[in-house]
Amino acid sequence: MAYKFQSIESKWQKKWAKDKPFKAKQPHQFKDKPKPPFYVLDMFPYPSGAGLHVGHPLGYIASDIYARYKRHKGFNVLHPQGYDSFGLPAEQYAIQTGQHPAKTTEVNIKRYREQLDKIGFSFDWDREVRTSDPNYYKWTQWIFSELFQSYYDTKDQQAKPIDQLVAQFQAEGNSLVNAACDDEVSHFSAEDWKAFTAKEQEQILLQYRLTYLAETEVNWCPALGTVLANDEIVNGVSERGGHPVMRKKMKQWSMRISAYAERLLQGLEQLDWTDSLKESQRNWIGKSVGAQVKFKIKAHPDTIEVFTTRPDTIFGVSFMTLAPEHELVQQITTPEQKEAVEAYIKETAKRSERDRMADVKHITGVFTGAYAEHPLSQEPIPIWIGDYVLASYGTGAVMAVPCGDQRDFDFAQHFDIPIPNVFQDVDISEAAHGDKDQTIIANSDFLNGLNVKQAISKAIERLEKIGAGQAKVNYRLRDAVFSRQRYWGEPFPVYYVDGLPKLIDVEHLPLKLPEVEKYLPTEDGAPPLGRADVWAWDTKNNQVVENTKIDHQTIFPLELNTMPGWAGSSWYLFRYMETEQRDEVFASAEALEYWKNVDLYIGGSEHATGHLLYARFWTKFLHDRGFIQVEEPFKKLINQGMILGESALLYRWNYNSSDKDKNIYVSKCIIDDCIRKEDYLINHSDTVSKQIYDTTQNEMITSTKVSLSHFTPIHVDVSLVNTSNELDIEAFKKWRPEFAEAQFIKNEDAKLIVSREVEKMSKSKFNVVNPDEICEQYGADTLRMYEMFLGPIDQAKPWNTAGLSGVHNFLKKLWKLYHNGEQFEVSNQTASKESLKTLHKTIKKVTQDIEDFSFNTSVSTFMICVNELTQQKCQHREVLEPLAILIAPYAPHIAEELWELLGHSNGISHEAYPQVEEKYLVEDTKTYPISFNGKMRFTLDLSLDLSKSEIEEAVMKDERTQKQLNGRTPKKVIVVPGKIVNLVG
RNA sequence: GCUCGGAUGGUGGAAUUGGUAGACACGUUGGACUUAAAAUCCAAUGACCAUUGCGGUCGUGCGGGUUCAAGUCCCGCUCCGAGUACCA
Repeated sequence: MAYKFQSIESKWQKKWAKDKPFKAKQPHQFKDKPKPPFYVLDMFPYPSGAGLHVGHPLGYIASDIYARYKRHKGFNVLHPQGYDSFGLPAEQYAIQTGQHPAKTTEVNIKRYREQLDKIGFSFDWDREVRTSDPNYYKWTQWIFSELFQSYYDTKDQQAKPIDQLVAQFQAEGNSLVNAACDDEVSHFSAEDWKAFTAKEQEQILLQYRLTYLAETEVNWCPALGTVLANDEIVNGVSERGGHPVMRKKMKQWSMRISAYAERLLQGLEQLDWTDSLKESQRNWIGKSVGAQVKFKIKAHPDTIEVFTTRPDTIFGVSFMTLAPEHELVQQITTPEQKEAVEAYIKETAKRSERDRMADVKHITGVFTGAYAEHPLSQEPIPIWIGDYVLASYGTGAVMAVPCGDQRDFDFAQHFDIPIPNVFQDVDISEAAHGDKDQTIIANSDFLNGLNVKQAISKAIERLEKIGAGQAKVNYRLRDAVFSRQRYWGEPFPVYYVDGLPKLIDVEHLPLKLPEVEKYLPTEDGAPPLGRADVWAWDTKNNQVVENTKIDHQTIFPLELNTMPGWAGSSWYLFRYMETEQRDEVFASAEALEYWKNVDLYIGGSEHATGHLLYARFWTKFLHDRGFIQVEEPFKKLINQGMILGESALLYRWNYNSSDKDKNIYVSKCIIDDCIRKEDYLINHSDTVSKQIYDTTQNEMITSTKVSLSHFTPIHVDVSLVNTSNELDIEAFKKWRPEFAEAQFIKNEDAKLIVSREVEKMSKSKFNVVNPDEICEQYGADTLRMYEMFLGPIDQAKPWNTAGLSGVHNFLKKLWKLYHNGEQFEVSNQTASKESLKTLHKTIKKVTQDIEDFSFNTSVSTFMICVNELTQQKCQHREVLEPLAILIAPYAPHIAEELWELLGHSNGISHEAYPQVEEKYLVEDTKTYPISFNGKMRFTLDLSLDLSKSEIEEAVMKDERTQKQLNGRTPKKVIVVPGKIVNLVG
């Protein structure tokens, strides 16, 4: 009987949809003691309009294999899926077409679901979530409210309700308060607090809340009237339209994630994540220990604060650099320097932060004319501004020590600023000296002769004594901006009374997105929600009403910004845990208690520092406030690598005839040939020169020797090219109207060859391969196994459709094992020792591989197993039954079908996983590689019982050894029993 | 720039973590079956040299080092990918 994968797969997919064998049980649904829980989660997809390509399911297949494996191992597995359905692309599409993003999102989700269903995932779809669903974002808004109503107690290292802070203010003011807050908080007493107006109190509280309003810099594009992501800016102008972009301050919601910096850092220790990923997060959090130092400004009341990790080099300060955006710049600049400074600020406003960080070769800066006073030597220090200092980084100012920091060194050299040397016996004429280990401080008054460590503590001690600074731990992690000037995101449950934010009570949530006419910002630059006519909050009736009713008495304007993409994805893992009470709670205590957190999380490494840090932050916050028990969301995490596409590039000849542009494409073979021979195209061959004359109508060609610059590579759809890189010319002409009249210069055999390039799979590069087409042609089981077979899960690898046949053939061979010709047939007799050895070898290796997430090697192991069993003509139930279970996580459809044929009616997905029996695996001999000076010359089979000397004796006795030695006596014989023998000399 | 990865045959990759480099596939070549094709099966396949056979040299991005033994460990580079705070 042939392996009819199509009917098998659709049969089982229907059955699974009906019987729901993958439905996870809530603890109370067990009659007896609940099974142990296991939670396997994928990073949920953004449902884009392009649909899934073969790269997307890679991680889902891996997690599905693991989830199915854990079911066989007796766990109650939670393996859900959903959609991160708020996002920019849907909004962009809405702007272009006027269609409501909810509508297009719905369509895209439907397509995603169809595609996912064809791959045979064991998702529990009853638990699906969508971040754009009001019933979901009701709880995102709720978490926002809780953050607003919380502050961070730095002494207890924990978030607490803001009421507790208010009580403390009332009792003793804020001087003794240990709480994370804005930089500029002034001190007040209990009496002061009581005397403040409600508005003043509210303003102060906003400086402590875990989500707060603050002025933040954004990329403002005046022409588009909107804020752009760094991503949307290419070469300093907007990607869409090429308009200028500038940095601008804007009042926005921020999240006080910096309060959690230390705990986010410490928490990494207990996580089962890769070291590289943890290292990324550590670097992102960027803890550094040093000192905060105050520099007085000459003839000015203000001081400049800097953070430095090297207070030991403080006597090496020869200038200071402020970020051009630093708030003091305007105030301290002298009249003579005003013009230059302003011009410079204007220039830097055009550069993105990333440009400024990346560009180290270009040294720019301007002297402000002002001087600071060195806190220890009282020397005047010139104050410069330079764009290598970022406003958002530390205090936005640095004390420049050119002898110890390369960037300061370069800056000083470029502007001819002195470079005082504060290191003993170190040459700093060429470069700064960054080394700390062997360094002794010199030319530094009371620090002379000390090593770096001693000098740091001594310098801090002195600075503290004179009130010019103190020891400080600094984090690179900044508070996260939480406002987006977009339509398609969660609305803030916030309205404004007298310019101050007020929360909508939780019982009135969700606050649903209003209808707007257009999804663009308003003419005066307000976010799209500014276009809504019904977007005001009636505090009496607790409902959204028309803007015209705003009276600032009981009816107030609502917030116009929406939340960013990471809001909904920072807590979704907890939502999946809940089933019945989704209206009442974000997740019930019972569910949270049972499922706890994610045991295995799989997704792309591009989320290493964004999503994964934010989700950890929210989890810690929810924990602090007692809503959940766990402190970390994801116990174990695996990154899947990207699957790359193989683009097809067709070469267009840059040939301009006198009358018009010609549309001529040249076979890549001909181009390569000519380049290699350093020849003219026309000389290539008779057939080619004839084609050239035909296509150019005998026009004179004044061409140079061929080089690649004479051609423009264009991406053509990979479906128009076969595996031998040959273009289907007729299909190409029909592909797009501009190619209908195209002409071609082909090889002698009339073939037109394109070149291939491996790059990111994307619609714009026409190199996308759809999983549903693969399922159609080869089946989901083949797709699943092939995706795993491609290589290690965490590595990027190119997709090559041609390779599918290998895996497909394997499944056919597997099918054949259970059949005799057209007939299903297995034997109930005892299997051979050999076959049992094959089986148990396979169980051992595959189990180990699953635990190690080495899925590619387990597919090879299955192939070896089936090859061996075929060779052995093994048809025994004793072997084939466990084999079906073993392979079920990888190829579930064929496994279910075989299981049924084997006479079972209850489905395979909860069958117990086979156990290895070591007795079948015992070896008594080893094929030893016999090496001479490290080079393997021959192998020798020896019993594993032999001692070292017995092995040596056997090797020496072998005539091949004598031949290799050629009469010499080896200096040394290394014998590693069970491994190798090496003869030296 | 900074941070984190990666580099092994024509291709994807394997190698029990220092012990037979190239498992398993794809591709290619040759053969069987067939009127033919497809499908299937068998054989060969890192490069070079030698060949009647035996065999030999080189070889895991590049340059050094440690070791009886290095794809694996150490030092110094090159190139490619990802992230870099408003793409998701």
